[in-house]
Amino acid sequence: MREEDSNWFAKWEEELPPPEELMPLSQSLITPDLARAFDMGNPNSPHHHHHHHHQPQPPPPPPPPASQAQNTPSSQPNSSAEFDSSELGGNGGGSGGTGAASGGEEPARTLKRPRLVWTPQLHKRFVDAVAHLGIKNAVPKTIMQLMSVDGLTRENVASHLQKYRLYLKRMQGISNGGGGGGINGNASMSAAGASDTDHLFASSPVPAHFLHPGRPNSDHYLPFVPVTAMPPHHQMAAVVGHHPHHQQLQQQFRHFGTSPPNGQFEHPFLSRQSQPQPVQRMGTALHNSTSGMPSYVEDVESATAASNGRKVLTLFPTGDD
DNA sequence: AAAAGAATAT
DNA sequence: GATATTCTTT
Repeated sequence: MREEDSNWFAKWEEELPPPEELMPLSQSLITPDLARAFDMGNPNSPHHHHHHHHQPQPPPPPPPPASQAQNTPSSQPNSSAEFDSSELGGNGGGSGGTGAASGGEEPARTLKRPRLVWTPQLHKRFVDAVAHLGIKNAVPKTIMQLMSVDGLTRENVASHLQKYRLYLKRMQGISNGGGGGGINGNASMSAAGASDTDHLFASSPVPAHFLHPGRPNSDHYLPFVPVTAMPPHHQMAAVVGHHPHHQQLQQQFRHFGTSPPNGQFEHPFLSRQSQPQPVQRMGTALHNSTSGMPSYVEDVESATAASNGRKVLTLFPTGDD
């Protein structure tokens, strides 16, 4: 069953939310530290404690040529770099004088990253990556690289992977003989082992071979874009938003639109995505153009609002609250 | 030394 | 409970 190579991309695109539905960026012009110092997490929803907003909001002001982009080009979204090394006091990403934050303190450093929330979208990407790599090669670092989600760390992936493996194990146990074939056994079963706490995991189909250790996987049919050839359109970026009680680092798909400003490329394959990957050796076909076009994911704004709540990273509207 | 994996902590 | 962090092993 070969998927149409010329269609997966289109399908993928359909999954992406329209720009209007994207969560507003939070303070692109103000350094996170400064923002936190002023207790201003999100200008759009200033003092609304309990009020979820996933409505089309006016697009945030175009951020200046922020030169912060991603720190480490290839990987290393950095677990804390984006937060603590936000050069506090040095500059606010060109946002004028940071000045001594009122209240002084040097909170910037030693700041902790918000917790990552694995939304179905993010998990999907995770599963796709693992599927592409094959269980054997699916290790945190590689997965992270393949996912190509800005802001995602190896630790994030490792932790998720650990849990996912447990989930798979449970699934194997019960799907033994139960899941009659089928590439994607919707793990929506409420049988033993599959607790309803597996919502997330159940949201993404589990590739067959995942449950069959010991069998070589010959499936690279996955609709996935190798990081080396990741079209900028679908770049995910981790952004810090703010939740009623906790803080979420929200992720946002960057959808440049199917029609590039000036380019009329029909074949996303030749998209260039820099990510000077010294590695990236998976056995799958890597038709990447290592031409070396500098990529850009300039959207990693982190606005850390002040609160006692936990900080959380999330994706776009999960509808959950 | 770095990264994976498991165990624990928050 | 979901993630993070720490510890142990590769």
